[in-house]
Amino acid sequence: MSLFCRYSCTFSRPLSSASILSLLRRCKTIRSLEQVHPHIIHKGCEQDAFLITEFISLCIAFSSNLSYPTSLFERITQPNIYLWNTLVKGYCRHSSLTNSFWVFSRMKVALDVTPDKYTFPPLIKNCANSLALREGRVLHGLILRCGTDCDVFVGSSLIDFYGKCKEIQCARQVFDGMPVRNEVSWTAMIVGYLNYGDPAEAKNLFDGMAKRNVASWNAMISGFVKLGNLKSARHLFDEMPERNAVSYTTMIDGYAKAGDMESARMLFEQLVEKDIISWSALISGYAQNGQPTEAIQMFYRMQFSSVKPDEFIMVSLMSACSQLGCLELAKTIDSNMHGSSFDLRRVHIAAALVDMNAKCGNMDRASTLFEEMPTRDIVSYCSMMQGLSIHGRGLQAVALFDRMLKEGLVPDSIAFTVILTACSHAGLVEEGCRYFDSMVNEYSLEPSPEHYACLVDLLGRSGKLKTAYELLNSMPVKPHAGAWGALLGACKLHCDLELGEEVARRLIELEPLNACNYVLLSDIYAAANKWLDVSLMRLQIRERGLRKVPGRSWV
DNA sequence: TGCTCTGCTG
Repeated sequence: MSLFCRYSCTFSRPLSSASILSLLRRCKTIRSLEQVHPHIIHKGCEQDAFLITEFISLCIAFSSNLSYPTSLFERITQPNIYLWNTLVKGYCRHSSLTNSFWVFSRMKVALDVTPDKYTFPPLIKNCANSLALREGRVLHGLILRCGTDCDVFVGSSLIDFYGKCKEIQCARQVFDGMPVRNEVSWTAMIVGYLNYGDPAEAKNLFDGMAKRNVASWNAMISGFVKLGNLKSARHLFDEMPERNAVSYTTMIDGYAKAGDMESARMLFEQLVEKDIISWSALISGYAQNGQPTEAIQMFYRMQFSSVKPDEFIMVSLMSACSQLGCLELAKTIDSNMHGSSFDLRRVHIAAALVDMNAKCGNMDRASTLFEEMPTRDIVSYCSMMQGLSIHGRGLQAVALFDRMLKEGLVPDSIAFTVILTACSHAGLVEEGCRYFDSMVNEYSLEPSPEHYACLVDLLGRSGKLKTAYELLNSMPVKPHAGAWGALLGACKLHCDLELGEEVARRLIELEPLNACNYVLLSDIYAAANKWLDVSLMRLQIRERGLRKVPGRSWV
């Protein structure tokens, strides 16, 4: 029996305001609040500003939907300052800057109320998060006129605002002018300097703080992590008197971004109360560092804790699955995503779903999801093209690239890598050369070693072995082994013994331990009936203790 | 009379 049914039985006798208040305070969801509402009406408390403020406050905490709290507010004939401030806060948290200012302007013309020190902080915070410098300055002017500039909350939010907008001088002016400062004001100032790119001044302030709390330490650690200075970050982490989940997560993420998953994992295991963000930092770290199996293992471990996965974690999981190309897992994740409350139209989720299905070989599903996307960007196009390319559908990839251009999207360096690879896999020589040409001449993009490798492959396949060889020797960037390997493959295809020997020599210099290079050369000798050389190559492979790793696939 | 505001993590 729910909490409310007990009271509903005695509905004829209205509850006292105090009982309604205690009911309100036990509410955990917007649903339960809706069940308390009739009691407020029954008691005739609809105009009770205190109760309604509490009610609206809870609505805002539980849901981002403002229509319900707004309709309650509109029924109040003369809202007091508490009610106005609560409504402003709700709009600041859940709506646009324009709408927040709209509520604020209504408040300013309302009778009997004047904006006070409680009104401004949420509005300034909203400006800070939107980097709305002009609007924030207007508020600052009003704050000075209202005389609320001495309040520590108002001052702290102004410091944060100017800091986020990189107006560090203004932030410092507010900071220096404050009659009373607390840890929040100091931390906001420190973060401002870190964000501005002045870690020395940040550290200077941090060292000068009379009283630091865990957030001030975390801010300083996060600053060092963002600068890539893991040593200093770890030093502070070890030095701080007490640590919370944020401290650990900041360090874990720092190690993960630096590719040091071992240290990340070690700290993660030390963290007693693992929250969703710490799980996410570790799982995404594994996924981004090419350790998909570990990412998936950690995901399964998380399922046994009380933490429920959110969209960040699901995107990492899908990325890990893509790397493995595991179709079964992809199907499971896909169906779970559809049965869940995740908003699949959100770009990054939709893109991850397309990418996972494409890389795992479910092209039909990927294609459906791709077409259903509300907007398609370069990333989602690249996922589809790469999927088509992996599965040998080069012509379709080319068609998709052209469609992307027609949609007005401008291809970047990665998009060209994808389409050139697709062309080279599918042997689309003409198309590939055309794309390479347009990348350099139309889009003025500097070709990378990968782009050159694709071009070498394309030239080689079409029999232009000499051109490809000259390209490799004259290109402005240092060719990687893949480019030489592509040419060696082409030499084998076109039975060019002389060039094959030369290319293999260069390649073996670059990668003396890769058995494939020796095998390719021995294949070329075999095709030319030079059996003595074939056996010499095999002897070399044995003598050097090399073994060809057999190709394998997860699909 | 009570209730409303600020800084650090994926």
